[in-house]
Amino acid sequence: MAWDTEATRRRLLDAAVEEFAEHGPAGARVDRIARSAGVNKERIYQYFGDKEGLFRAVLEQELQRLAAAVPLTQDQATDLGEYAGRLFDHHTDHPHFIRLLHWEGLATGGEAVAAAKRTALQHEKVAAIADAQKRGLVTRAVSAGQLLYGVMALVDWWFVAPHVVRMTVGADGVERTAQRAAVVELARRMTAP
Amino acid sequence: MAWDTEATRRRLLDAAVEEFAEHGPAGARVDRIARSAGVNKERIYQYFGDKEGLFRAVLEQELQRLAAAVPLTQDQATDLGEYAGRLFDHHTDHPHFIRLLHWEGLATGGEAVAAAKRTALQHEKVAAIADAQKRGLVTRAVSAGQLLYGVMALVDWWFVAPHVVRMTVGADGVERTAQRAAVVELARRMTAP
DNA sequence: GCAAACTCCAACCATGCAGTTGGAAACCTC
DNA sequence: GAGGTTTCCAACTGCATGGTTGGAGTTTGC
Repeated sequence: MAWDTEATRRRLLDAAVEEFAEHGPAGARVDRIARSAGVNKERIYQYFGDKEGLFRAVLEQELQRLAAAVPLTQDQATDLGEYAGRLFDHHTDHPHFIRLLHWEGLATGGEAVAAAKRTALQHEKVAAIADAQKRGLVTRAVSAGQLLYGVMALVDWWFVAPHVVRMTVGADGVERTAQRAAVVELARRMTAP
Repeated sequence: MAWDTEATRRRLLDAAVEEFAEHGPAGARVDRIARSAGVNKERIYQYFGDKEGLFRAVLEQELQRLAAAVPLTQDQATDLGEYAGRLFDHHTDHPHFIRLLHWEGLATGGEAVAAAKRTALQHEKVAAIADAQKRGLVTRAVSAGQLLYGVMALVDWWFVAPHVVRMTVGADGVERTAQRAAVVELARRMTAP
């Protein structure tokens, strides 16, 4: 049979995204990833070094996808409610990412994956918000960084603590569109000038 | 030597709180808990059934502590910024709880620990906020449940995604008092009538 | 003061798991 | 098309880990 190294690599990565998002770095099983990818697990070690290397590769890929899909330009920074909505939609459509992000936050004490790049990206967003503040379109009651924090917290927590959401808002309030509207509204109230 | 079964039980529980908060249900090691407690690990299985049972016991204890330490009465529900501050302070002083809570959220797909009791407790808080809404002291732009969600998200995320905070707000913005003030302010803006 | 019941431990057990190895099949080069 | 290189796999290794066992010390009930 012909070979397609890029395909096997991608199949491993796809399976790993699923597995790590579901079980986290500690709970994930290398055998399960290989089996679900239909590839021998030895390949993982050739391509990614070890389990942790695979996790890093997975996270890096998903970070890149998010950055591409949900930008925050200077213009967009004037309506952070809308940004919250876009973020919410992306997480709804690609539910793996925030879970991976929070596994990373809880599990790893050390350096974050691709820390420098991510920091730069965040700083760009903060700068965009700061500009909107300067233009008087966003509140100056708290710093731009804190505002970005607030929006992310509001959106992300929904996906990270679904059990608390269920117990607080109730099973019916769990409806996506209602929660999306609430998150957007809260973000707007938080950031209005 | 004399026996003190309650003490050994508590020592196990204390060690388990530490271990589970740090490593999560999957990453925690039973041997490590026993060793750190200075107790034979067989005791764990007598007292708590298995690893998962121990995790549930740990979480239940910490939930109870939080509920006792940070209540939300009808009077207190009129100033949700102040509630956010108290919550923040408790998490700062007892950093295990939110980590445990989020390990639970990420790891377990099934039923939450002590779900009925927790649901009832949350509903009480929601009712208190709804009352404050009725009195016109808190916004009615979103439901009481969503408001409580918003406050919790704002406070908790700080502890759950510290790496994102670092990359967003910067190492200096990470200072506790500054972040506390920002969280309180954001909660107030979010919930003001 | 003795027998039954309980607490505790050291050592053990079985299995699950990350990571390796040896070699077979496909590909590349000349 | 031979020789070397690369991709891939089945089978293996060794250790870490959750859970168990047999028995020794301690308490309780009578």
